[in-house]
Amino acid sequence: MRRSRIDAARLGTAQCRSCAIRDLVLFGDLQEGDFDLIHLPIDELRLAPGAALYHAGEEGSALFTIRSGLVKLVQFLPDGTQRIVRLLRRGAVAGLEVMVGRPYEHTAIALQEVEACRLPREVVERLSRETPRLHGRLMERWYQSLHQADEWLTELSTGSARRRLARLFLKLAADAPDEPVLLSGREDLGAMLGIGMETASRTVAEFKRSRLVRETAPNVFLCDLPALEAVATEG
Amino acid sequence: MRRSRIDAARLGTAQCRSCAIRDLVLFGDLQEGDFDLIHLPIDELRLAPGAALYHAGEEGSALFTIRSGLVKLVQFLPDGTQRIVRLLRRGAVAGLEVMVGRPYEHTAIALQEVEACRLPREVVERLSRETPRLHGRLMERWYQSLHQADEWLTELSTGSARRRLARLFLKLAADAPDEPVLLSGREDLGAMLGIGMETASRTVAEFKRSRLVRETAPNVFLCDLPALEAVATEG
DNA sequence: CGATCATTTGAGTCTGCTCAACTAGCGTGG
DNA sequence: CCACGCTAGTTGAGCAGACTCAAATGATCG
Repeated sequence: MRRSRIDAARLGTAQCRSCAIRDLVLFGDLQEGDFDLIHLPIDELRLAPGAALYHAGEEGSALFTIRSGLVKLVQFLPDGTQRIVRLLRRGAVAGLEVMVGRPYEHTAIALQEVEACRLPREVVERLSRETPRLHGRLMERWYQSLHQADEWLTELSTGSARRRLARLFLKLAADAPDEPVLLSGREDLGAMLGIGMETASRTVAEFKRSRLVRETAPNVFLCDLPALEAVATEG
Repeated sequence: MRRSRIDAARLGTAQCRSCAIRDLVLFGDLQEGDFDLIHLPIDELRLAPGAALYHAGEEGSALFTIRSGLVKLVQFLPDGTQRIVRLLRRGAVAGLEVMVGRPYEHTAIALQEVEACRLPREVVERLSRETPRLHGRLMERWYQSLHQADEWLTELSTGSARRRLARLFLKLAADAPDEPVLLSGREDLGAMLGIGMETASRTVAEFKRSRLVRETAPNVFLCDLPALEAVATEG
């Protein structure tokens, strides 16, 4: 409970037809005629770090496609602590649960500068009814979420803090091995790995001493991937 | 790796129209005409405890609806240990990933006597294309799996062993508060809660001493739900 | 420059892990 | 029928990793 809600700036109606990352997103393989079925505006949003896309428990009326940046899905436990259950990156979809009439399950918070598209539920429903292509893509997104959830449990919530942290770095570095990994503070780090934030801090410090990572600026890490791989599997 | 595969007995082709638990299952709200679209046999299976519905990595050609009993979804970690990522009960669907062309993610093993229906992927695909009702039901199942995955992480993989165990009992007792809870051994218990089997054993023993549960027969437990509730939240 | 927040570091405690021994139940084969 | 071996579970002892509480340091922003 450390940050107040910062409302997203609404940028304007997105041009899906000419979307730059069209092959990644939910509407990726719509065809010309399909776009005519979009009868409500699809807004493009930009969120500052710390801003929320939506909050747990809200009756949702839209899904979101992440265009760039990183979003955390947070679940608040009865005792007040919080746990990060998933991270969403470019191409991922947030809020699928509104498609089955449920309120949002988590609170979705930007960890970095985030660009996202807001897809009104009705638009997705209609398209999903009319075109089997979108229907398939939707299931694909459900699958990805579920797959990530299972991975999160087995890789980031199992084993020693060292192992978990190594696996997190590997996961974040995976699709851009040469880019530095951007994190958002030791508190979040702990909430992702299911460890205390002091332990997170100590473990990161130890990784820096062992030259497994190098923190070039606060929360910006250069990783020695092979070495991390070794830590993730053995010790 | 402690049990060899025991093949399920194939009982025969199911009669979906007259299914006893039709309101629970995937095909719950099909209508008369829809059944004509089923062009491949739907078999009904019965599995003994320890038998596998399918194995991780297999190219799947079918989904399964659980009619009765309890099934564990197991993920094997690189280091050989295993983790149970979900439990499936009456009405749940296993193997949704085949709907997006993926091999099975987990190994599905019966913990008790299990009855299940085998739904060929092609049948579900065809129905899902043709009837929006099934399409909705299918998304409902994805949602349930994802929801359970998130719960599993936040409730059964967070906090002390005492808390986790209490929450597991509560979860298993939830939909039949007066029935005893059936488990399948301390090893599995540990694999569900992400703790060692010795710790599982000790914690169960301690619950018995504190009269939180009573083990009327091996792996059959009567639970004091309010008391467990207290343990789950506070201590 | 002071206030606030994030991070680091320290010390002590406790939970859970590991290794190991021991018990109980059960089926098999002598 | 009993001895044996196998498996599952229990229990103990010692150790180590992670938690908690607390204090110190560092960074940022009015």
